[in-house]
Amino acid sequence: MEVRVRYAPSPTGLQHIGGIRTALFNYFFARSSGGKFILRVEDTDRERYSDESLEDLYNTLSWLGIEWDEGPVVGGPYGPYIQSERFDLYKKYAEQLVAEGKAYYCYCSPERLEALRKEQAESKSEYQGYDRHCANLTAEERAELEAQGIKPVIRLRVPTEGKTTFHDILMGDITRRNRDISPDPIILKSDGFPTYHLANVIDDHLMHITHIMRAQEWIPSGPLHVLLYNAFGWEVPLYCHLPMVMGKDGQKLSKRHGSTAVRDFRAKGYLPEAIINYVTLVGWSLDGSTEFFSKEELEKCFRLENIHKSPAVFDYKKLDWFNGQYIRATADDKLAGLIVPYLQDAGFVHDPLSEDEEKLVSKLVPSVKERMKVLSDVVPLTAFIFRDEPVTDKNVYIGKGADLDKTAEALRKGMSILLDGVKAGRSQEDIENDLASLASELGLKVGGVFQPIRVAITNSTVSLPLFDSIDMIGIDETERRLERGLKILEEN
RNA sequence: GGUCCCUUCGUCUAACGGUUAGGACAGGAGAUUCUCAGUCUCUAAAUAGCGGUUCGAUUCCGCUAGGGACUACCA
Repeated sequence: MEVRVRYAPSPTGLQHIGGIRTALFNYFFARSSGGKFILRVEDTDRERYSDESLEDLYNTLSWLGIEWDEGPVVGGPYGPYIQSERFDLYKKYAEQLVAEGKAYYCYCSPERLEALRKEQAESKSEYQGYDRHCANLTAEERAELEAQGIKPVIRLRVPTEGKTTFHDILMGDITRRNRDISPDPIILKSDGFPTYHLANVIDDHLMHITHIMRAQEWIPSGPLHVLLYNAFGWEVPLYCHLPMVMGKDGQKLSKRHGSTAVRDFRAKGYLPEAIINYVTLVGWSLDGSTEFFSKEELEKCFRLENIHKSPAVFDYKKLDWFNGQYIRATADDKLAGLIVPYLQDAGFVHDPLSEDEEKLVSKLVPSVKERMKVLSDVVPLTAFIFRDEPVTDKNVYIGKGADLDKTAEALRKGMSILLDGVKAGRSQEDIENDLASLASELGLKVGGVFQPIRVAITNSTVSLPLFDSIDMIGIDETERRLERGLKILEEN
C-alpha cells in the first residue's frame, strides 16, 4: 500500500515552527517511504481566515523547498485541495448522517450554550459540554424553529455507553470511554461550513490518506474522529501523534517565547537548511550522535520509529549554532549574494550594486563569515565601512591597564608604524610585531596599542580584524580616521 | 474539575535487561603572540521518588509526584 500523508494547515496565521515541524515530518516520511505528500488547506473558519496566511503558507514551504505531490496549484486526482472549494460535499455527508439518525439538527443559541458552559464550570459538574437539548426534537418542533428563521447546526450523536479505541504508531492503543468524549460536537456550523472534525475526516478518507501525522494536541479528538469514520462506515487510517514543540517554560511554543513565524526567521537571516536541520531534530533523532542532515539525507533516512513520544523544548541557541555552521559552510560567492539584501536594507549599498560595491562585498565576506550567526549580523559588523560615526568618549580608546596619556602616545606612534608599514607594503606580521614592540616599550599590553587604533578606525571596541578593516575602508580613509582619533584624545 | 499523554545532564538526545550512562547546544577553563567571533583542547552537569519482577533495572510492571494537552458554531 502506498503511503499517503498530508499537511493540512488552516490559513489563520503565519506558518510557525510547530506547524512546519509537522509538515517536515510528513514530507520526510512520504519521501523516505516512497509515498505521496499532500497539501490541503483547511480554510473552514471564515472568521479567522486571511489571504496573507495563505500566501505565507506557500511562501514558507517554497522557501524551505518542501514540494507537495498533490494539493493547491499542482492539483491531483482527489481535488480540489482547498476545503472552501469543497463546500457542498461536507453538507451532503452531514445530512446523510442526519438521515441515518447518527446526527441531528440543533437550534440552541450561542447565548444558551454560553450560559450552559458557565453554569457547568461554576457547579464544577462532572459533565461538561452540550446537554443534548435538541437531540430528540420532533418534526413539528423543528418546523417551528425553522419558521423562526433559526439556522441550525448539525451535531453528531456520541454514544453514552461503551468505549472507543484508536491505534497510534507511537503511543499504542488509546482508549477513551464514550461518555468522556465531549458530547455531541457540532460537525456542521450554522453557516453551512463544516467544523474541523467533519471536514478533516471526510477529506482524509476521500484523499486516501493512510497515515495521520499531527501534533499530540489532537489526541483528545482522536476517538471522536474514529466515531465519525465508523458512522460513515469508513476504514480508520493509522495515527501518529507527534510530540509537541514547547517553549523554555514547558508550555506550547508561542509568540511570547520569541519568534515562531518562519517568515521572521527568514527575515533575520536564518538559512532554510539550518531551519530544516534543527527543526527536524526536535522530537526526532537518527542515532543520538549525527547532528547534520541535509534535506536530501532526511528524505532517505527519516523513520517513524525514531520519532519521540515526549514533548521537546525549542532551543533558539542551538538553532543559532546550526545557522552559524551552515553560514560557514556556504561558499563565499553564494554568501555574498545572501547578505546583499541586508546591506541594501540598511542603506549601505545601492540596489543594484555598483561595481565597486560588488567588489567590496565580496572582499568583506571572508572576515564577516566567521562572525555571523544570522545573515543580518552583517549590518552591525560592517557598519563602520559605510557609516562613519566616530567615538568621542576618550575612555573607550583606553585599553586595559593603560591611561589617557599613554594611549594617546600609543596611538600617535602606532599609527605611523601602521600607516608607513601598509604604504610600504610590509607584511602584516612585521607590522604586528612592531606594534607589539611599541606596546612593551610603553609598558603596555598589546591591547593598549591596538585598542585606540581599532576604535579610531572602526568606531568600536569590537570589530573585524584590523588589517581587514583597513583593507575595506582604504588607506586614505584609515589615515583620516586615525588622525581624527588622535585629535580626540589630545583635545584639552 | 474531568479525560488523555509525557518524565535520562539547564536544553535536544544515545544506551539487545549487563556501559566508567555516550554525543551536541548552552555554561566554565585554556590555546590561537589585536578586540569580537570562529576553531581546537579540557571541564562540570542526568536516569523524578517509592515499591515490585530479575542474578542484574535508565530499560519491564505498579503507585506517587511533577509537567503538558484537550475540554469552542478555532483549528
